[in-house]
Amino acid sequence: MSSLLTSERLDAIEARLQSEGRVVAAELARDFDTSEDTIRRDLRALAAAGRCRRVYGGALPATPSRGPVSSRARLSAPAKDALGAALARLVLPGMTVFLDAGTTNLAAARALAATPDLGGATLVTHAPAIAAALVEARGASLVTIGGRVDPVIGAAIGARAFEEVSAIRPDLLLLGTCGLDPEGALSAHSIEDAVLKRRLAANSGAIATACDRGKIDTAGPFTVIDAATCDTLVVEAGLPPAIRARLAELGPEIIEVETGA
Amino acid sequence: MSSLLTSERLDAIEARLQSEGRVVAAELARDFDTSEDTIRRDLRALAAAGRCRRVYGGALPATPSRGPVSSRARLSAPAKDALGAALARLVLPGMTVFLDAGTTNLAAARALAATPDLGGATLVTHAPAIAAALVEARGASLVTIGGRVDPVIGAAIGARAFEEVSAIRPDLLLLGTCGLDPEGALSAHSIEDAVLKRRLAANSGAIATACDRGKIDTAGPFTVIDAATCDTLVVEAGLPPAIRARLAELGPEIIEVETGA
DNA sequence: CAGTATCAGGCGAGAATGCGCATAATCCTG
DNA sequence: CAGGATTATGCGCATTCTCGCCTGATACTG
Repeated sequence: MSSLLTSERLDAIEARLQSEGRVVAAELARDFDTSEDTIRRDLRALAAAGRCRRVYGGALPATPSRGPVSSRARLSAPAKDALGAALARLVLPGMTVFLDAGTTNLAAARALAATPDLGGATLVTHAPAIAAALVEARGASLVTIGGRVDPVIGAAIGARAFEEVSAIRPDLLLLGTCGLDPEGALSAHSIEDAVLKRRLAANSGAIATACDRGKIDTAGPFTVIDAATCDTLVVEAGLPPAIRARLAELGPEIIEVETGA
Repeated sequence: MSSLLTSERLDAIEARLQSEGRVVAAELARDFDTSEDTIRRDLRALAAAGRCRRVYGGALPATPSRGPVSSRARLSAPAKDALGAALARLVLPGMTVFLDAGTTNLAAARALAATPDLGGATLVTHAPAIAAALVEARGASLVTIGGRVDPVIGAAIGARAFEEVSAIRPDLLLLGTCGLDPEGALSAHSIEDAVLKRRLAANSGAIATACDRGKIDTAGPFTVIDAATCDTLVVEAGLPPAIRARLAELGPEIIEVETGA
């Protein structure tokens, strides 16, 4: 067992936190073959750097956006609902629409489920929570993409899902994203997720994505596509003029939504 | 065996509060395998933080009009929960388990999601609602089966799902059923569903199914398999002796569950 | 109004924690 | 390259936290 450098161990702990949604101090001490004191120091350091949230007995992901989906669901609900409703209005009768994972798209799915008649649209998704919401949708057929489900992303990813996704050519893709950086690139937290999103984007007739305030000028480690590739960008109304102007230059149609904030 | 961290339990209680609209202290104590005192302390803490409203015997959501939770049909919950919990106890570490569609299996999925550690089990399902619940499951990997989702059954059926299901050999199948007729045959409402169930049954190492009172001595139009093929039959305690005796003759192990009815 | 279920607070055991200190490893500088 | 400075680590100890149990008070039920 090769002993890890301290910063390596910190990275490993953070990675584990992301993949499992939680870490327990005692388990880490055992797995890294070190004392619990060292682990506690690590966790304190990570917490001080904002890379995790310290709790008694271990640690949890710092920002809910990196934790398991359940803990994110209740965050900033009004804004998400408004953005989701705007995305749902892009769905026209007869369309085939792919709903990517993410809480904003979950809000879109709820809005779709509340629509009286979707006019024979076909809705496709690889996210169980979104599929569960869309089962209620009226006047639409629902297709799910199977595969190994990543608990952090809350959707099927990996080879199996990639294969299935590759066979679909949606008219519209509602793309989930974890960040829109200043250069206009959309990014994801996981490589598997990014690869899947890229394939989806390549196969789709049109692409729409929604960015709440917190996602603008942030980036995950893996780039998906350039925002210029999108056709529609849904954002909250009342953004700073500088950012608003920069988004306008990217190319997509900008839809501003009043979130009441 | 890792148990839940305190703050995780608080989150889990709150999540359950959101999805089910209420929580009962005694049930939480049972599901989290802790004392009621601890649960009561948790509920007090949540209430103090404004995250729930404390009531005698349990708690209610803090915000009563919490949006689109309409999808949660709170039907004959106690019996379903008890049957579901009994099914969940059949899942042992390392197993590959297929969860068929149905409200009883959804209850089983919730019970599995509340289990602290499933010990590396692999959970497979074609029902979006069940998959959504299982995303929260700890210590297990989740695989979904994709395909066209039938809104009545609430699961992927048809050729695509059949093809995917055919490639899986679960150790245990939690079979959903819509009726157990007097001759001991399990049945389904749809031919597609029945075909899928038969294939699942043929591929599975063991089969378990739960029947509440309302399902005994009823039958759907399509026969799935004979109940004698099952290994475990979970029923409510307190059935009429005649029926109880007839079930005993079918062959499967009978597990009686106290539903408090 | 009696009986039962639930509740809040206190108590104590055990685990987790933070801190100071000693030691070993590593870095850095002359 | 040598020696001091910095850093990482492990250990002991006092403190804090959690949790199950107990007791008396309070809320539901019939």
